[in-house]
Amino acid sequence: MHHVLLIEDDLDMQELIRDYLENYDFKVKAFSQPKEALEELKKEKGKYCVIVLDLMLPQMDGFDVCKKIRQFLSTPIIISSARGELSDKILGFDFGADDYLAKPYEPRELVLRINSILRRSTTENKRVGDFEINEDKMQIKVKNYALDLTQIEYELLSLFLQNRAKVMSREVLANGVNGIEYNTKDRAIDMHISNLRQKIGDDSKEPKYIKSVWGIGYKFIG
Amino acid sequence: MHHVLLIEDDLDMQELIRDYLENYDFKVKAFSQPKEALEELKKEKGKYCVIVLDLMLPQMDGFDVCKKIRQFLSTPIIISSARGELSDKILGFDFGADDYLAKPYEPRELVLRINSILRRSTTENKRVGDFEINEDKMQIKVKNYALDLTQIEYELLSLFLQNRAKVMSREVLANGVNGIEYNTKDRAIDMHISNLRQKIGDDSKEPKYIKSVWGIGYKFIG
DNA sequence: TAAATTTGTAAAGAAATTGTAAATAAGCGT
DNA sequence: ACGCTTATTTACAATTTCTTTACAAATTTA
Repeated sequence: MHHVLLIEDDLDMQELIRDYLENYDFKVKAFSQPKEALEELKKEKGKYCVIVLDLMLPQMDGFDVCKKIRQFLSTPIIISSARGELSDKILGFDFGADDYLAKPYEPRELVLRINSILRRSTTENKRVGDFEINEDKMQIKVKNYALDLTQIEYELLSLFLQNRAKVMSREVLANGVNGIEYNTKDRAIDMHISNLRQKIGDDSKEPKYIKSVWGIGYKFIG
Repeated sequence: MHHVLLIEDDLDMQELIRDYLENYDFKVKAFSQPKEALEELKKEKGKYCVIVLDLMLPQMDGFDVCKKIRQFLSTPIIISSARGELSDKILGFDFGADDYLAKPYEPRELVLRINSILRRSTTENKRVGDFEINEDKMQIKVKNYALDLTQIEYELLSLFLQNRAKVMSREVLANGVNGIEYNTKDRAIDMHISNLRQKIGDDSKEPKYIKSVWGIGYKFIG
C-alpha cells in the first residue's frame, strides 16, 4: 500500500483529492497545517512515498515548506498550486520539487503523475550487476541463485541496489527499512549487514558488494 | 555533458528546442523521423539521459514510438504534445512516459523538467581543477584516480575545494570538519594535511595543491 | 648570526569503529 | 504452551583512524 502525505489547507480540495486517491488504492494522510505535516514527516520518515504540497498555505510559505522537507527527506514532492506562472515553477523545482501541477487540474492527472514517480523509484524486476530483483515475489537472485533472505535483509539489499555507490549512514539504512528505530549504540544494522554479507557471499575484508565506510556507514559497490 | 534525444517533426520547433537546451549546456540530437531515432537509440543505448518526444509524427503514432522505446530502454521520456487532453496524458503515462508537457509551453519549462528528472537519476560530480567530487558517493578523484580518504581527510579536502585560494587558519579548518575541537597546541590538523598531501600526491616543499601560509594556516591552490 | 617560532612528519599512543560469535529477546505458527 | 525463525543486544578482539609527542628542518625576528 502506498502512502501519500497531502498538505492542503482548502478542506474541500483536501477531501476531493483524498477521495480520488483512495479510489486508486492510495492511503492518504492530509494536513492543513504545514507544521503538523513536517512533524509527521520527521516522525515517519520512510512511510510516505510521495508528498503532495499546495503552495497557498497559512503559517508558512509553500516554498519554505518544500525547502524544509528537503533538508531531511528526499521523498518526491508534487507541488499543486493555483500559481501557474513559469517563475513559480522555476522556484518550485529549484526548491527540490519533482513535479508541478497548476490548478485547476483533473484529479486523475495527479494520479497519473504519482504513478509515474512511483514507477521510476521502484525497482520492478530489474538487474543490477550480479543481482536480479523481483519486487512482486520479494525475491533477489545473485548470479542466478535465489537468496533466502529475511524481511529486513531483503529491504536492506533492495535499498543498496537502488542506491548504488551511495554512502549511507546506519541511520539512513535503518529509516529505509520498514520499522527499525535507530539508536547510535545499536549494532543491529551491523549484524544484518554481517548476515547479508554471508548470504550473498561477500567478504567484509575484501568486499565485492557491501563496503563499510569507516565512521559513516556502508555503501554498495558492484 | 548530458545528451538529449529529441524526436520532433516540426523543424522550427526542433530548432527552438535545440537552441534553448544547448544554452543550458545540453547536447541535443534531433530527429524528425521516428524510425531513425529508434535506430540511433538502439545503437547508442546508454548515451542519452532523456528523450523528448513529440506526439504528432509522420510514419508512426507517437504513442507507438513510446511503446517501442520502452521495449528495450528505460531512459526517461518526456512527451511534448499539442494534444493536452487528459485522455492523451493517460495514454502517454500508460505507455511509459515520465512527464507530459502540453504545447504551447515555455522552453524553459522543458529545461526545468529535464533537470528534475536528471536530479533524481544521477549523482552529479563537481569539478575543481584536477579534482572531481561526488558528494553522494563521498568520493574525490584526482586526475581520474579515486582517492581512499578517511572521513576527516575527505571533509578537509572538500573544504579546500570549496574555498579555493582562500587562506584558512587551523582553527577554521578544524571547525569546518565535523567533530574536531581545536587547541592551539594541537598538531592534529598538520598531520591530516600531511597525510592528505601524501594521498593526493602533493609535496609540501613544492606544493601544487595545498600550500602552507607561514604563521597562519593553509590554502588550496590549483 | 643566534634565538625564537613555526612547520613537516615519523612514530607511538589513545580513541573510536567495525566484525561477529554468542546470548537474549521478540514474533509467529501450531 | 512449545519450538522455530528472526531481531537485537552484549561482549570482545581486530582494525582503523585520530591525536600527541618528538625532533629535524624551515622561517622569522632580534
